[in-house]
Amino acid sequence: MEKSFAKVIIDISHEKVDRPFEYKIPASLMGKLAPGMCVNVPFGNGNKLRKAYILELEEIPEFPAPKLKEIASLAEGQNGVEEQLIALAAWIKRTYGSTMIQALKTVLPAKQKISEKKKKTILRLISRDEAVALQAQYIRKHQTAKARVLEELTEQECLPYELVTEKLHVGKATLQSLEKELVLKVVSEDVYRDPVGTLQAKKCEEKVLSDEQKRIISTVLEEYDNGSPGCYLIHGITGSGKTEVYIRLIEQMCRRGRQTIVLIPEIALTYQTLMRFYQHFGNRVSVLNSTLSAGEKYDQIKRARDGDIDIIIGPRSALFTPFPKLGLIIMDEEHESSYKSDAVPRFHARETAQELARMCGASLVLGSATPSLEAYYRAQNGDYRLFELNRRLTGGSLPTVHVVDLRKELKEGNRSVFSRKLQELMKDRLTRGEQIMLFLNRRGYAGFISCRACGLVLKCPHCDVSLSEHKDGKLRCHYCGYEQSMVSKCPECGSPYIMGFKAGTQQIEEQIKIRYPKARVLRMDADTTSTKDSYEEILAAFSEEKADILLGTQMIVKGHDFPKVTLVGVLAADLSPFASDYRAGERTFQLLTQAAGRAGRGKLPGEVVIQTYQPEHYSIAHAAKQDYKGFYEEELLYRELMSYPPVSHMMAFLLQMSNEKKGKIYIEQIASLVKNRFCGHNIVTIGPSSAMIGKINDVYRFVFYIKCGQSEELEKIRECIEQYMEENEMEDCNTSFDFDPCHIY
DNA sequence: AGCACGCCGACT
DNA sequence: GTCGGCGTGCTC
Repeated sequence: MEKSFAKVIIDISHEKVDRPFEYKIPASLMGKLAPGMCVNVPFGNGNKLRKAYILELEEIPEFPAPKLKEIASLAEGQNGVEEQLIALAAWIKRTYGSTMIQALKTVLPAKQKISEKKKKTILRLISRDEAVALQAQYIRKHQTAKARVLEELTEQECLPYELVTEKLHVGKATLQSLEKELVLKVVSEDVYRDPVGTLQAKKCEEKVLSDEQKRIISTVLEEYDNGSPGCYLIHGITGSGKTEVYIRLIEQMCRRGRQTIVLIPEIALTYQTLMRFYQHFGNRVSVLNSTLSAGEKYDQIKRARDGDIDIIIGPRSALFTPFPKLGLIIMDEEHESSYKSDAVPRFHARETAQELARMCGASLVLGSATPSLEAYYRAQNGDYRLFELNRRLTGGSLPTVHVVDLRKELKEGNRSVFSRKLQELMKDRLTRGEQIMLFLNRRGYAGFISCRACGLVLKCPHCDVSLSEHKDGKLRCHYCGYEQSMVSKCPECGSPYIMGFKAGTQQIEEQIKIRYPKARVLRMDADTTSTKDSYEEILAAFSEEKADILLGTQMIVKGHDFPKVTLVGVLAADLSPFASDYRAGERTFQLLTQAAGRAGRGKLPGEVVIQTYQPEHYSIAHAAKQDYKGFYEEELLYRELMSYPPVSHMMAFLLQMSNEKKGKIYIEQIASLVKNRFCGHNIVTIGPSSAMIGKINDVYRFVFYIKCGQSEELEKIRECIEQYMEENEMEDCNTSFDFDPCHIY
């Protein structure tokens, strides 16, 4: 049967129409339409023609067919920017398995109400006396709404729009008629808030570039000018001058009339980095961040579309800035997990940026001190061109790293959270008035079980993933559902000191206070950073040397430069390598490398103490030696062995349903469908099982993982599952796909 | 967002 | 009666 109906979305601009509508496809457009295309449709009582985006084509409409109108025409010659974004949405839908509407909503900026509220003002056009007279006239005519407005407008010459519409209960129709009578005017101000204030582009001292930096810049530009822009990975240690390379590249792109998107991890936008961009580009640069209101964000996007700015800096959503001539995408700290969207569509900014760059003919530059396995793997394969920057330009030497074996400490009678080496160095720094950062890894704190005597971590016999302790006292693997009861003795060495590792920042803070009563401690974790500014405040206080010790979770290792810090202590490095997902080793390595990089950023040399129960584990050993290559090779071996990405591809299928039994039946049916139909296609399946968080808000969650060498095969599996679910009317549950499951469901 | 419909008070 | 303002609800 032919698909002669189409589901479209009218516009994303208003809540009330922000949902799919169905139309009939006229004979003249048959076969010419596809999801993502832009058409004109008659809409509403007046059949006014409106722009609409096609979400999907269908054989049978949901809406009663006789009521359907026909699509009027194909909307052609769209301004290229939007068309490109819609094409990107279609790619996101294909690649990450979302619906077209979900993809469109992530890509197209919603004109939020707030933008109107903030901008719209009501201005009185007549004199005060005239207003008083007119108000009396309206009261006589019993035009109460108009009188209410006038009453307010006699006092004030202008009023904010939302005050009038909400408090005075006056509709837009009333205001429109008042506008027609030339009593007032609704002004929508086009004033842009500059988030950082107006700064003039300053001529700052031209930094001399190293040969390697020059080589990167000339290669990228040459290939761009030749019409073959590529993808580049800069592997550069902190302080090796990556930002300078970015700035020079952006400068050159500006000269060519091209724009640049600079992606930064969610919280890593430090004031220092931002200032560097502002000093170079002044008001040609704009910043998107989470503190901006929807209206302010929309302003920035409008500025980009209108050509008022050339550079935008922001988190992964900044990728969808509608620049007319995009020439360059920069992705700093490429390995950061915040580049992966945690909501459907679960797109990864790195892959999406690569696709966008391909579509626009732009260059893509990735930068990191500890590249993700994916990026480095692609660099090794020749998909990306690799550049290495391995000298610190600031002159500071790399810190000395001490690895302390906590098993030995225990054996020798030290049961405190601080090893003797760390105690000794902390005392030394405190007497010298230098600063200390203590880092506690709380990831995976959900409780894996380890032996304090021999370091053994209890693992699932099938998945090479640690077991976690549940409230019922059972130990469980959340990949396959394997279960066993809690042990009282270590199965390896018989020691009774086997338990879940539990130590929060509060307890450690108390310990510091007992041990070093005079030290001033700042604690930074989820509890102390509940408000938006507290994060910055704590870091600022530490930077101004109002404290000797900064204690915190992962958030303290990002970004900031503290020249007075000469000691970094990682209290328990191995909380995460065994925290049940395959990327744990990679994360540990990145975290430790970054933490170590915090020491000795100034003139004073730095030292790092890494405390661990597993000093021989490759991610810890290589981090201590600051040896990325060594780590990469070993980690890749593990990924190869276990068919994990980037060597293979992996897809997670998540099913959520309030009916537990039915959900279990569904996931099992789907799992056996995949196992049967794709057996012999070189796939490996894990599960199905209950998700790590088995129930959220009384909705049960089930997962099923599929690993496969070819990503195309996984897409086929996805399509197969979707079709199966439709055929068997399994639509009473919520499902989603994740093609890059870096965390546990 | 835009438009029609229906309610309600005022005026011929 | 009917005219016009004003709130409400729907749009495939």
